[in-house]
Amino acid sequence: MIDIARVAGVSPMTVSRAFKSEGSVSETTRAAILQAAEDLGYVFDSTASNLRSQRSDFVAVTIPSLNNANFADTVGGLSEGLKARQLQILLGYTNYDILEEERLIEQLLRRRPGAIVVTGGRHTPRARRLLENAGIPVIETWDLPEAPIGHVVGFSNAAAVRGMVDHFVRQGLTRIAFIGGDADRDTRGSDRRAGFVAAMQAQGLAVDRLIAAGPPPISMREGATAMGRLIDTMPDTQAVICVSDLSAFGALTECQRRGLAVPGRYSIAGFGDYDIAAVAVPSLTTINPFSRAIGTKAAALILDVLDGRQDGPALLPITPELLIRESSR
Amino acid sequence: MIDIARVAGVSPMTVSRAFKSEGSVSETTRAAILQAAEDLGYVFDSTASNLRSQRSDFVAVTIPSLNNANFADTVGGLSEGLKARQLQILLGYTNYDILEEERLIEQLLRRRPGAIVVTGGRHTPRARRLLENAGIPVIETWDLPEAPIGHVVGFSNAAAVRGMVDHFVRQGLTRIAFIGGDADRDTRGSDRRAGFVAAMQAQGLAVDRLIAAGPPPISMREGATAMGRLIDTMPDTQAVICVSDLSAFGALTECQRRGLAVPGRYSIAGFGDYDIAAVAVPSLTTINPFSRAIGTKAAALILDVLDGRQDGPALLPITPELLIRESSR
DNA sequence: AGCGGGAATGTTAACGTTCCCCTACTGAAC
DNA sequence: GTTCAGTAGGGGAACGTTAACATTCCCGCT
Repeated sequence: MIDIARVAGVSPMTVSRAFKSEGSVSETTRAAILQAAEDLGYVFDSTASNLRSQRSDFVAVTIPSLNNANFADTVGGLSEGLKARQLQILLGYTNYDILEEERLIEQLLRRRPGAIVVTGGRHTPRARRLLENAGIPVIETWDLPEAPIGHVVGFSNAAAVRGMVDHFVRQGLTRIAFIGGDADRDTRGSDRRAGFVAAMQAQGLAVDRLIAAGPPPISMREGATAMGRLIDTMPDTQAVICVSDLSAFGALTECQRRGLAVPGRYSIAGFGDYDIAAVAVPSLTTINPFSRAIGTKAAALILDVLDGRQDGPALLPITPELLIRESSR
Repeated sequence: MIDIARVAGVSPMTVSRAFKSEGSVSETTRAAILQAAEDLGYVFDSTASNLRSQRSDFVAVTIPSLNNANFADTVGGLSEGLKARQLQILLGYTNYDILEEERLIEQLLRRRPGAIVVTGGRHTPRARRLLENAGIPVIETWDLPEAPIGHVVGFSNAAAVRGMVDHFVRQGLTRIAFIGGDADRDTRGSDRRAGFVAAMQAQGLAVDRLIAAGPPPISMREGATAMGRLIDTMPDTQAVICVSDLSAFGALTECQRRGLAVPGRYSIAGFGDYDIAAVAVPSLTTINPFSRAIGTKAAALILDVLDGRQDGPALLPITPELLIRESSR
């Protein structure tokens, strides 16, 4: 900036003002400054700016996995909502591990973000403390935590699955299995499984068809393997709810390989409304969690808090939508 | 740090050393300092550290889309390779738009990253200039640019598709179509299409079955739509190469909905070796671009450059692998 | 006792911005 | 002619850390 100031014949302070598009710089001066900057190949230094102004244009975000369309959609929504303000997303992934999340949160807070968005509502005590003391807006997503740290944008994974169980029961199906959600690490997955168990019990049905699919992320292949085990051990199963659409699609392919009709012999449902659920033949019954809306709502909330339009902690509920498709008709 | 220094009875400089795990701090002092820091709820300020030391622990990365398993794998590989060094990834996505890429690159360079990894080898002149003058290692990936800016980790998209065309020709198929790659914006997609055209001409075959799939990202649904158009207009087509596995799977589902055998009536191939290609029934012939290896190689290269083990610009070629599966047998 | 050397720690200034408080000038109102 | 408000711009210090250099201390050796 000192170099630019020299070339443009002004003080460094004026150069700074020109870049911040503050008022009190005349248009001619500003133009001269921006031209000089371009000529000199100057690139603004956000590091120094953030240090001096004690505020940053970062928003930190933690997600379990990069390679998951649902979370990617949430980040996409966030990114879109924050772009207008020139807020940049600092993304980290936890690999479905709350210990890794703790490390990651500390790393991210070192950058002094202006806000932090985390996936899920379960954290290590230390991570919780870090978030509480960070002095910035904290938003928990994809869950409805019992004791929120700050703001919440999410839904009850358990309640969403209950709706799916009720759907099958209305169709007269009673021997219903659940694939996945066995790993503690995936808290949303195990919440879905717990919701399945509770819903089955509420309907007075036997909960004897829980199939493990291993540690997250649960892929299509693991869904197929789990479905194979289910068919081998409990062939009289009528319907299968999978922890995600990916495993549901895997389960579907296993049926196709064995020549078992879906629907007909087995009804299958997933979770997440991934692209594949709509395109698969048969299309997959699923639950749309409005992943992108979670991101856009979180972004809007961040702007509201930063601008002082939002005072106390906000609770923005999402209502997942049951999508009945060919695989359960 | 001043507060911690007071509590621990040392100077701020010693506190700084304790956090940098430099040698010359006695173990007792270090323990006292870390304890004091924990008690005070101190979180290290990377912003100030980066400003003063004039180096950062950021690596900037641009990818076309968050929601693409191939690029997510590359980022995953990068992330894994850089984690040991505490290097954090600063991710931005360009939405397949080189103008957006230019804006993004400038934004990212403002953070003074230690290196930058970009997807693709085609950039706006200004973006190119920014990268050349950034004074940090630049790595172009997923492509083999004619005039690389710095380092390259990639492969020729055109050459990879040539291998696929040759595979079909060896099977005696001659009426081969290509779906996608019509949008300039997706440079890798259009390179694949150009490779298809060149390979067909080299084989002396007619290039009269190019089906547009619209602007990227090309989804499963668009693959299905394009396949529908192909079947309607040129039903005597024998084989279809799609710009990615997602569109290939979409094409497959369109055949299934119409009761047309794959393989048999139509052979189908994709690109990218996405999970779905292996799991689909029939499994999809595809090309494995070793997405994750691109990331791990780029990460290793960055460390080599930063440590002075790599002098000139490196060219690390990737050799994509043709995977013949059920959809083309 | 005196000296050399290495490990542990301290002091000062600086990284590139921006906050805060000023000054100079212009033009309009009285 | 004086006052006053408003606009454009400047000067100096400070954000929290660390590079560079300086100092202290302890130990072993002659």
